[in-house]
Amino acid sequence: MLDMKMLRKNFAEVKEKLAHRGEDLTDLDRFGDLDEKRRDLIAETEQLKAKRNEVSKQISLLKKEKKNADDMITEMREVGDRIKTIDQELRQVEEELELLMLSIPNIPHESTPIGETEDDNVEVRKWGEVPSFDFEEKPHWDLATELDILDFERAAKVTGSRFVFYKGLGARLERALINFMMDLHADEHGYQEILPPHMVNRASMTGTGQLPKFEEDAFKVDGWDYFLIPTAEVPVTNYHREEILKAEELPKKFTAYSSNFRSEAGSAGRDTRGLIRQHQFNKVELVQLVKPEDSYQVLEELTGHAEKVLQLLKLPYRVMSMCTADLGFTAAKKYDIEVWMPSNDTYREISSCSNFEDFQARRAGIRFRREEKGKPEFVHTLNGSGLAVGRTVSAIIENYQQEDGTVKVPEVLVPYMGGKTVIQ
RNA sequence: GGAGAGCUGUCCGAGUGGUCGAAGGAGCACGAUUGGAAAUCGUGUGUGCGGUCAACGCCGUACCGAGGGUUCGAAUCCCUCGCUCUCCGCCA
Repeated sequence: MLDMKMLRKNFAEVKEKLAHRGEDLTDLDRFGDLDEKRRDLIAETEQLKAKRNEVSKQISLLKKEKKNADDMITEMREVGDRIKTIDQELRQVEEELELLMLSIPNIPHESTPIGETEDDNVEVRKWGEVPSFDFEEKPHWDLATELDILDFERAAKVTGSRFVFYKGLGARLERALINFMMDLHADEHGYQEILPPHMVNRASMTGTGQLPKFEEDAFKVDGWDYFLIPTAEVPVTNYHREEILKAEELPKKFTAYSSNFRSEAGSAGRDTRGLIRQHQFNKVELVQLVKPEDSYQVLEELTGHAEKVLQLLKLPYRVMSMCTADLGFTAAKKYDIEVWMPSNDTYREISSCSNFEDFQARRAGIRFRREEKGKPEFVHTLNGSGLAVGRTVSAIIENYQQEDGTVKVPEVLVPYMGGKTVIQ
């Protein structure tokens, strides 16, 4: 959510910056009227309340002296009715205004490239060498099915499409990766390990920005106002919701493994084969709450922590700076890390690292105090995948495949695989 | 699932219709005292919103789990919901 005072002051400038996102901004123009109406109503009702408080005191005094206060009471009854009417109107206006504010995306940072489509994303750096095979390489879904380590068909029977069973060394590989990533971030990168709830309430989904705009993307629990988490970002960022932290506590660095549930509404027909786009997938997430002045440096560090995973796995990747059109609703700046996928003959997103500045913190009420008596300020929140585990498995299978249809185990994972060096 | 108890400021805790943002205590900050410290004493100590100000601030309003209601007036009465705890049932 944007700061209303800031928006009031710099409306034209903000609108121009938001326009770069390429979204429809007609709603935005309602802000001025709603905001003004709201403040008028507040002034009116508070004036009446001040009067009511004043006269009520007098009534109280009169009653103590056993004097008659009927006239005042009659008058205040009318004032009370008037207040009730105004407050109802005010509530409506505030609801409308809040919905509007919650539906305005974040302002892109000045370093975010301006663009109109994903083609305008900018490559920041590239790492590793793209493998060249002297045999015909196979996509991971074929290799994995032949190796009997993934079973898409039976998952479709047991649940439905876009679900999968991991089996044998496939299941082991997934678990090895989770442990490897968590150990790296907890032991080497200084994050505190968290295992969060996999369902959250509406306030949490609103806090991180999934709601109110994207409810159709989430799985809702029937009979409860709970949602299956689309990412550990939601429970972990909301961990400190509506709290005021001390400056010394910052930065807060959390790493969390969780399953993620996404309906992938609107992506029918895309990536229908393999592990790339599932309704349920595992991810190791990095989340940081930091002081505002640190957040852009931290974004670089956090992105580096995610890249480190790929470097240790020796998987070639590139880092893309997302342009204004491809930024997502909540981010001010976002890097996507894309891993080389031989079956696509291109790089595919495996991590997304974002700085939300105070956008989520304002929604979620996450603040800190610089000094004992200081004014609370909003923290900046960041997160990044470190990494999406299913996509890592598919990248390993494809990049480490051998002519005989077996898959080599990346060196760093061998201890996590019980010493196995090949999946066969 | 059933029965009961509770939810008040950073914390403990009083308050069952009227100068209650809220007694008292602890903590914390500042000051006094001291050679220094402890003890003691004094002062201060929340947040949101609106207005005003160059700014410190000031004024108003709201907040005693959340949301409604009754009333001239609600922390206090009523309703709904959430959470915590205890007992029973069930259960990995």
